[in-house]
Amino acid sequence: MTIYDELVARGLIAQVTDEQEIKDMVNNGKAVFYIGFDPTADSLHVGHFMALCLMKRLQMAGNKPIALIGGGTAMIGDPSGRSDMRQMMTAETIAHNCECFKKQMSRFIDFSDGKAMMINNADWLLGLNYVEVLRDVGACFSVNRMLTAECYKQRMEKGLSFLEFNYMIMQSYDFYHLYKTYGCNMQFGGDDQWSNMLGGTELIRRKLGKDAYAMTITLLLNSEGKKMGKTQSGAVWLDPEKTSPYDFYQYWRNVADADVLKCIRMLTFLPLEEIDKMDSWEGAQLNTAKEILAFELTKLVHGEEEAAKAQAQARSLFSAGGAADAPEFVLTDDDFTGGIVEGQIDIGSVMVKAGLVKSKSEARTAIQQGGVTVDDVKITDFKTSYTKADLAEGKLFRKGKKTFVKIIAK
RNA sequence: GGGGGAUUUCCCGAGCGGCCAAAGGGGGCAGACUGUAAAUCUGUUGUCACUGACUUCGGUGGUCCGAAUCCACCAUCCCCCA
Repeated sequence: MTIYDELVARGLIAQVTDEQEIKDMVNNGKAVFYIGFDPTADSLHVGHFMALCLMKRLQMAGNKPIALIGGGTAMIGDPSGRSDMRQMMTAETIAHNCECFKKQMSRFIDFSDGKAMMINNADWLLGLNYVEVLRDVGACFSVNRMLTAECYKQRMEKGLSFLEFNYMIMQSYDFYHLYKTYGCNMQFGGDDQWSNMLGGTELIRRKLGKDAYAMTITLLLNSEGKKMGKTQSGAVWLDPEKTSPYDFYQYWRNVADADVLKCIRMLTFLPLEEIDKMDSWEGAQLNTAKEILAFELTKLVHGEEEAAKAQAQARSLFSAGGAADAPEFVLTDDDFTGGIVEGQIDIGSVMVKAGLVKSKSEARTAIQQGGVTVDDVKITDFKTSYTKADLAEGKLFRKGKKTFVKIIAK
């Protein structure tokens, strides 16, 4: 099976500019392709992960990937953006994020011996001269055309600033630049990037009279049509400091039945024949598929050892007892002072400190509703307190069915 | 530049000067049922030393015994005209 056919079979391809041509390039290792990543945080997340997997697949098939860090495009970004956008704007933060990205990417992509490149569009975008750019590429864009693009259409109702409007031009300029400088002939990206990517291919055609190609990756949506990789507490990060391997494992272990096979197909490197066999699984059997999904992804992101550890933890916690494998949280002497009763810590504080709940009120509610157990004993009194000696051996605190922490006083 | 409208708790969205920690929905959390799934039902969802207290309704001042509700100014956003 050719690489292109495999991508199709895995459901990874959303749109392509010229299927025949792309098939030929990709299958024969002739593609020099780029994917852009705006450094909006100090870690990649699941959304990036799909793109990285695609890069890896294509690299293994002999194509040359360029990872483009959007240090320049991040500066433009979305003006109505989140508060964390703003702090990304400093050069130090961007440099820091780039380093983080590169480190994480190196786990997946082989950057040695020029087999892949990583570059930053800040290198050429930041020095651009406004009038020169306008004269150089501005003439190649039709505002009328741009306004009909899907990505803008959606924003026409809410309002679109001129800054945002220019994002497409910047991204197109990137492609144009990479084509000229590195012979980059193809761009990949999320399906929401389609119109921006087309902008690039058109710019190249107009300026250079050459053909370049674009292909988008299917967005990973769950059965409810929402983007996957998001939890109420934020994104699922690839950085173990931000999302622990255990939490990462659990995220995938808990996907809905309807989404398991799709995820396995799109995200793992398991052979398609093996995945096809799982197609007939149903009911509780899907739990096995979920374990496979969770294990494989954790292995890809955090390594086999961490994956095995996370799996063992999860299994023992969800079967019986298993306190030994719970994530640990250590209380120090300070935590036992200044409380309501000196030398003791109340259960609400323990839960807040360990991150089981966001506030003591939440802890109170959980306890009142019978959702908290300590060493398998249901807690009914919010005033329950512990001394250091009580916790010296460690106790397993559990909120609800899925959240466990072993608290130890040291 | 002129005119009009908006800004409410995680999100959407009600809200008469006192009965407003603020309707309703979504989401979240917990319980029941289960397969660490979905659907469904129930409870809960500002904080805290919790039958009470404290801090919230874009910002700052003001009127009033009392303001999310009234007034002034500022900020941001949307719409119409230019």
